[in-house]
Amino acid sequence: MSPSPQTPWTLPEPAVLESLRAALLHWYDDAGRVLPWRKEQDPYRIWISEIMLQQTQVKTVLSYYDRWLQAFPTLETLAQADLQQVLKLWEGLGYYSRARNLHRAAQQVMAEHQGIFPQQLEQVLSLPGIGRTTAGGILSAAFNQPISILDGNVKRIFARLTTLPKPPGKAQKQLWQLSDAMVDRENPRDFNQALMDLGATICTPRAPKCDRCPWMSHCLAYQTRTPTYWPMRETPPVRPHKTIGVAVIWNHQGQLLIDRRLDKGLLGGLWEFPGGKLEPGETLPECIKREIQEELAIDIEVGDHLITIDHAYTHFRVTLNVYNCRYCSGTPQAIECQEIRWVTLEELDQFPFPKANLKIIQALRDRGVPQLGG
DNA sequence: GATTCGTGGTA
DNA sequence: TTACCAAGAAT
Repeated sequence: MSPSPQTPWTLPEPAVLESLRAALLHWYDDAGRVLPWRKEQDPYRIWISEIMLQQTQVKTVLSYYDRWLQAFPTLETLAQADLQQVLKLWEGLGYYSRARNLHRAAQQVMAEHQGIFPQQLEQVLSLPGIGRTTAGGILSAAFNQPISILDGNVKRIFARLTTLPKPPGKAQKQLWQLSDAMVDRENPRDFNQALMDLGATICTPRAPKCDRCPWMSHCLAYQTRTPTYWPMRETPPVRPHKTIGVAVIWNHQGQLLIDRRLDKGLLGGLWEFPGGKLEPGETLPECIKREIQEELAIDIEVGDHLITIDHAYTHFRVTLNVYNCRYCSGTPQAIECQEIRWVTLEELDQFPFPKANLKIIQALRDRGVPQLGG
């Protein structure tokens, strides 16, 4: 059960803070990770890494980071790039607003700062996609400025260190206060990086390696033998499930129809196969025929089932029921999307698709062009 | 201040 | 299979 704190939550004493700083920096010299962006001094490259690393593990980011810098080696090349090319490079990484914001922010830096990445906190925070943690990460890593951070790693470390008596989401003020008090004024660059390494390699969510932790002797969670109890969890919201009918619509030239989603919201700016939510009392073919009429204003004949895909997003789940369909009549209208195109199977990989749709494309490649009756 | 944003790994 | 969570920000 819940180990309740024996005393009210307080900041560690200054002498303790200094001891913690020294121990962490010493540990980092010996055990810090070697990462490609750590040898960079170009703020643009550090910025790219910080955005990619939002809610995303280092292992996932590495290959994306390399490919991105090949395509957009400088801030100016990014600013001048086509958004579709930007999204294509981001394909599969998730949270696509990050890519759209990077593109917009690069253009903002060109317009407002003559292409020079700003060094003032206020100016950095005014760029889209950069909040307090990312700003601190960039300014400490690129310019060695003593600005604190508070990412998932740091929250977990601090929650254990102090046995924080409430979930991090409800203790933002204390956690920032602690991070501010903690950051090393002499070497904020290494200190912030060390903090994240400690969380990623020692103070891990499951099975933390307390016996190798430089903060063991000051950690209240360790002393009470409750490291994995912390941080306290919020009660997770229930995630609804949606059943979706999806159409792969073929025309008489052997092309298929794809649409580009609106720039705002889920999967914004990405391409997809059209479809929509199954209504009560409706069959999947009925759903698909209706949705295509409503969204694209064309008449189709729903054919055979192609594939069923279960996919979990952060706050809901979907089952995509995909059917091959035959175009019948009407001119496609972009009613609930921003663009529509007829493309061949070979052309599909030029367009950025969400992960679940890539599985549809793979199924199409495996199976080839269907023989649709009619 | 609570929701809305992806995807992959792991137990 | 399900649940949790990872270098968070915007609305």
